[in-house]
Amino acid sequence: MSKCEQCIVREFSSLKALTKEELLKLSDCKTSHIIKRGEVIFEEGENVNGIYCIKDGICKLIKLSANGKDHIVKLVTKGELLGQRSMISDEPVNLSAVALEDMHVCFIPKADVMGYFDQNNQFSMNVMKTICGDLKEADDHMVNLAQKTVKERLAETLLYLHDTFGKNEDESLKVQLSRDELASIIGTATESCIRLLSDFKKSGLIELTGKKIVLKDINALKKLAD
Amino acid sequence: MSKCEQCIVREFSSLKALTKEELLKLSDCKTSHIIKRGEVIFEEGENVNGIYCIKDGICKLIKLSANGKDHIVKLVTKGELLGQRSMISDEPVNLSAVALEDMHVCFIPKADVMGYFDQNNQFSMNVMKTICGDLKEADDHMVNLAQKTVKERLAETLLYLHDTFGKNEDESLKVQLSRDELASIIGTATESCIRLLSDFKKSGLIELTGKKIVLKDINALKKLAD
DNA sequence: ATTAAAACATGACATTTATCATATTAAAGA
DNA sequence: TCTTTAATATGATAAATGTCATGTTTTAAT
Repeated sequence: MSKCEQCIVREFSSLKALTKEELLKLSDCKTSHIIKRGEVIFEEGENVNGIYCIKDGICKLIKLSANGKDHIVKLVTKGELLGQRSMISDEPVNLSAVALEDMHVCFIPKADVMGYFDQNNQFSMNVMKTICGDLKEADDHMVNLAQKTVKERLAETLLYLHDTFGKNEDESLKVQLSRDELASIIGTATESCIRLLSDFKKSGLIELTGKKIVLKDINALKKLAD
Repeated sequence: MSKCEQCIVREFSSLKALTKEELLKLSDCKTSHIIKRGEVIFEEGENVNGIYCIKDGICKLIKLSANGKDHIVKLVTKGELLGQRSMISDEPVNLSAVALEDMHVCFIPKADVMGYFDQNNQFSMNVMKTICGDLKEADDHMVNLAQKTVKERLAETLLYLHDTFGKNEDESLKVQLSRDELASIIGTATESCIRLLSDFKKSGLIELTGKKIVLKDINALKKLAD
């Protein structure tokens, strides 16, 4: 089993506040998992009883709505933790996590993490700040959904994917989402999303090659997104 | 100056975890404020440097969107705290708070609260749980905005106001919002909101008398809201 | 390699929602 | 009290978005 103290990923998460001794202990309780593209890490309503630390890969956090469609609430990637809110609230998770590409994650049981919560103030502060950041993001997202048009939201989402997850050597967005998934981030029908992507392509804002999307005119997209 | 330890309100907030001694100290640093309907408690971008404890009244937390309209992100009332996220993140507030009715609030400087954060684990845990609750709510709200129709959202919002803030002796909703404010909760144009209220009235779901709204058929509203 | 299934794309159309115009009513200030 | 302004209401219309149908392309499975 790999050692947490040698794991580069932890440097990016709240876990960076843990001491060498704490990390050593952590190595003993964690379990390592390989998750294939499309597989579910946990499901809405489940009792996860711990947190996942993402060592590699990206996943989507989705929530099923009353009408049966699901909405992508957030994308989470390497270096971030999953299930923190649920652990602190002591409630089942309110979102499902599904891998968008092959992932490597480590699971740390609740009992083991919670100990550090009381002992290590910097650690609990880090977790709290992350959750506060999520809340702020959620507020922003909410206002966008309420007040922006689908076109504006699409432009904004493309820029977000670009800025947050970067691009491949061929300039295409690193996160590859299906049209359906993209639609479920911006909150629209799949067909509307496809149609607008075509429009963007015709206007020279983006380039489409299969699932690959290349942002050609970032400034114009920024103007569109407001 | 009134004493925090005698304040009934604190029983409902995260502050309930504080000891008698801590509350006594708190009484000395807090400042008490009367805020009139329509007045601003703090504004988006401001450095608040502390938290507000709401002793009486209701306020709206709003966020200005790019198009100039503002969106009501949350209603906060008696017994709840304001500015927790900002304090923990050590950032300016991301929302403005405006009184919906005359309010009585107490301001506690950051320096004084943060001390209890380290000392009193139960207190920091309470604050964290509140923020986690807000995040969960925000996720739900997001999905609703993304996937429900305006009609469904209006029905849901009316039920929310009813269940959360209760009603007056004449059965009307206790929180009195303008059509404009209601529209800015559900994320629609004021006219659309007014029109749908009229429809609801015609269908016998609600009763309208000026600003007063009485829910006549809660079950039907629930069906509408999904 | 072949076939079946899923994802993508686009047209036609229906529905929802926003916008503009214009009354009417209620509230607030002089 | 009067007058001015803001809030509410409703119609007419435009614009945005969703839905259904259908064809094409891509992907996955046999």
